[in-house]
Amino acid sequence: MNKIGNIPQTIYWSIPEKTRKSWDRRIPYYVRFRDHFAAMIEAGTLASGTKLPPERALAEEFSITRVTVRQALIRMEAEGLIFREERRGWFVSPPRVRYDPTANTSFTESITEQGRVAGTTVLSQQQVAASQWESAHLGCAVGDPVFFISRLRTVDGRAVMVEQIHVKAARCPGLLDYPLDQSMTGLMSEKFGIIVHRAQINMRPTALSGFPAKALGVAVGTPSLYLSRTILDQFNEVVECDQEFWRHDAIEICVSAVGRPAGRIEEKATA
Amino acid sequence: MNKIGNIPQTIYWSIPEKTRKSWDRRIPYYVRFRDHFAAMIEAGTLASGTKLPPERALAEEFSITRVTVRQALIRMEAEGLIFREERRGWFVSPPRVRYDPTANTSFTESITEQGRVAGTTVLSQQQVAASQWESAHLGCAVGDPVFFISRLRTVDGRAVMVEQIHVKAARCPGLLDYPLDQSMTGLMSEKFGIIVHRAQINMRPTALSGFPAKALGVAVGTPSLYLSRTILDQFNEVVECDQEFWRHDAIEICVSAVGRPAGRIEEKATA
DNA sequence: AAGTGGTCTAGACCACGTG
DNA sequence: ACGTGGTCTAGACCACTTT
Repeated sequence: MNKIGNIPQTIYWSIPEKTRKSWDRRIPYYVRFRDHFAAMIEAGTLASGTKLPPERALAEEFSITRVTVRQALIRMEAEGLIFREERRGWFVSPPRVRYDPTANTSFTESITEQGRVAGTTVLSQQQVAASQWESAHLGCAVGDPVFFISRLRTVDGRAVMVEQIHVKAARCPGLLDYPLDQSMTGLMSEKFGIIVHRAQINMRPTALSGFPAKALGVAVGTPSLYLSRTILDQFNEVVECDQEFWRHDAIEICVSAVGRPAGRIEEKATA
Repeated sequence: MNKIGNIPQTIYWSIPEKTRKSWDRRIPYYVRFRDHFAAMIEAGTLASGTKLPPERALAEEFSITRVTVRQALIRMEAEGLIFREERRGWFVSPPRVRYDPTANTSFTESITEQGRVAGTTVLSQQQVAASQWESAHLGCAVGDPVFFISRLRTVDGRAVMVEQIHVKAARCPGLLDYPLDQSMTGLMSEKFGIIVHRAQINMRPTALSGFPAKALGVAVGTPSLYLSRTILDQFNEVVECDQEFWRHDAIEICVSAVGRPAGRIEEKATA
């Protein structure tokens, strides 16, 4: 046990003081800091979930300033190696969960299959008047009744995603009276006879701010994956629209594509 | 024209000096800096591609230190609002290109359809002995001959992606003698009779380092989207494996899902 | 040669979480 | 109450790009 706690003192590089012009300057401190911990994480020396020592302790241990430590930590966070809980500290990231947004399997089902424990909490549920955004995405008029549901999803107890679900109220009368911590797809099919015919899924890496950051308990500006899903029923009508804000280090998106006739390429080229 | 150049002086908030305990401390400077520029970018006042003033000029203009300016800029980079070219400066990000990794359309084709200009440069092409990674992903023995091709993809002249393509050499004799700046799928189908039967695509947000960062001309640690694609032919054999490193702000992944019989869910649950 | 971004120092105060 | 992370200051030198 050394002065930085649960991290073994296997420092295979040390930083000489004030030799800013020597060889060691070719590799920035924060990169070496990162490499050091990345190696330990890969080797399993630092198990996932392990809390890192306080930033000040790390700074002292490695003879660098706290600013540099934070630069390294934030870079490692961007890589997905570690994550932070707002004002609580830095932790080694658990393995990513695989997630196929095109599959019909539910979140819970998919996580369970991977031997992890899924959890769902309803944050809010209400009927609202369709906003501009909802109008555009649901294909209804501004002001039309819409059910708005917000849920928090966890894996092994860690908050990994918040979602905002927008449903055309007219298609699912009384939806909010059912338990909403289960699969929405299942609910809509069983209670309202709505079959998912097609879904359009868009994803982009971005950063969290405002409500999603608050809900996930992460710092504003934390990298994330934003996923939106538009669901059409058997009549090819939009019935639901989801927005998912994922911790970027929690997820690996896995989709499969099936080959289509080669003719399709020419078809598109001449269109 | 003010002292920070091409940015109109529409500063709707100003930072009082040394009033650290007053109301204004509720919102961090770097967040307000971000909000200020985000508003200008959304409003179109700052056109995409515009170069921001030097960091020092921004710091002086907003009466904050350069460290804080950089914190804001890096956060905006994570969001995808702006991007940087290593040691050249900060620029407003162009709109994302849509990309469907499950479609049979080629990169060039897909970009062109969106009214953008696609470019491809072959960075390297060689025959190598299969590494551990290639062995595992291609399903061949370590040391087997593999064609390794590395390409840089641009949109409107901006480098947005580097890819590394690994192909079983035995399946495509003489592949490297063909021009490699065109669609690999087309080449393999026309010259070697290989039809894409299925592809498995995995994606995860991460950060760039080493070769991909160098190739894209971005700083180490820049957020990115990593995409790997495994392609199986009509005999259900792996013939090719791609790794794509995307600038995270350049892309929006768009896939569509088709509804499957509800029975599939029970089927999986009992598996 | 000058300018700019990349890296880094040595401090500081505040807000929030945990004891 | 204390410790920790979150924010911020006012400088500095270096490496690289641009003039």
